Amino acid sequence: MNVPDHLIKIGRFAKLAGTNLRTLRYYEERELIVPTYRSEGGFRYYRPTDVNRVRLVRDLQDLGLNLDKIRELLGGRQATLNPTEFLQRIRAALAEHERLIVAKMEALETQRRKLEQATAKLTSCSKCNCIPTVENNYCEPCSDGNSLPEILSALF
Amino acid sequence: MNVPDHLIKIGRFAKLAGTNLRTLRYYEERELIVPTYRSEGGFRYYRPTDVNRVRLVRDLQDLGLNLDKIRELLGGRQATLNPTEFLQRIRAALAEHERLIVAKMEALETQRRKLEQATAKLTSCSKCNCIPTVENNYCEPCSDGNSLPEILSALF
DNA sequence: TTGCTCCTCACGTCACGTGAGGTGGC
DNA sequence: TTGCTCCTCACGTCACGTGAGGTGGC
Repeated sequence: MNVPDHLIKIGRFAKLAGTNLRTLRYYEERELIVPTYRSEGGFRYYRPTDVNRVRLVRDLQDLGLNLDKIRELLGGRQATLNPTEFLQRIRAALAEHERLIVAKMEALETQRRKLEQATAKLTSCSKCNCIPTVENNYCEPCSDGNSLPEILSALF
Repeated sequence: MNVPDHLIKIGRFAKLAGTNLRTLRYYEERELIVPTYRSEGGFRYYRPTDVNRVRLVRDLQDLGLNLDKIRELLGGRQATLNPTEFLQRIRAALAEHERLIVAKMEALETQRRKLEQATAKLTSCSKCNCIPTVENNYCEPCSDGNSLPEILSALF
């Protein structure tokens, strides 16, 4: 009755955010995402726009940050700062996020190149009689005299 | 004395692979990377080239796979398969790895675009008197009438 | 022989997963 | 009132972290 009607319950919120109830409750425990309102009966109510905060947390987790680091980066919601300091903090968070993304993309690009080398080499393997076993040291080095591409060395 | 001298102990191996002893022992327990040789005293000895296998496992973990899935993908080392089936299995692993990388890169690209939108919007925020608090619904929507870029909505 | 590396338990931790048993809300 | 959603414990799990106490190897 006195629940602001733009707020939604945890089930619907979780679905919108692409997560589940347990994770949202854990984020609350860790003070990352706190429901806007709690009913008499203890029900959590969220602002729909806060799905963006949930997704940001997940994205930062996927970039390798733990929840302590993430809370540190996002900062408390109620800024006790003046506008200049506040904007400064936001900019710092955005810059750190971008740094992580760029580093990750470079790492993925390197992996993709190694995959290509492995795929190329496999073509010549299909014309070869050898099959990697412990007896031939898993084809390392290859009978052509060169060492294997790194990913093949891992898979053979 | 009877340890093949190209093999190295776990400490040096861990350093080469960029990991630590505990992780390598755990990988062994989960049958992902098994030392080539064990001494009388129980010391583990590894082939230096197996660092590639460790790195591949880590890369796949970072792509979101758990260790069961990774072992499934890599397959046992001693192929009981014929050469054709063996090459087929390797190709499947490479294809799955590539699929994961491409999907991740697209996700990162999307994040990077959202970051740019947030950064652009912040420029106009620095000329604005508002500071997001619960009273103004954390600037959502902005006083210009539009909703905030997603990442700002998460940070405000 | 000394010092450093390595060994095996075994308990702790982070980020949840998964019920059990009970109650709120339209 | 019924059915569905939500609640709080609380124990389990995955992938390690971190000692304790002891031994191997050049």
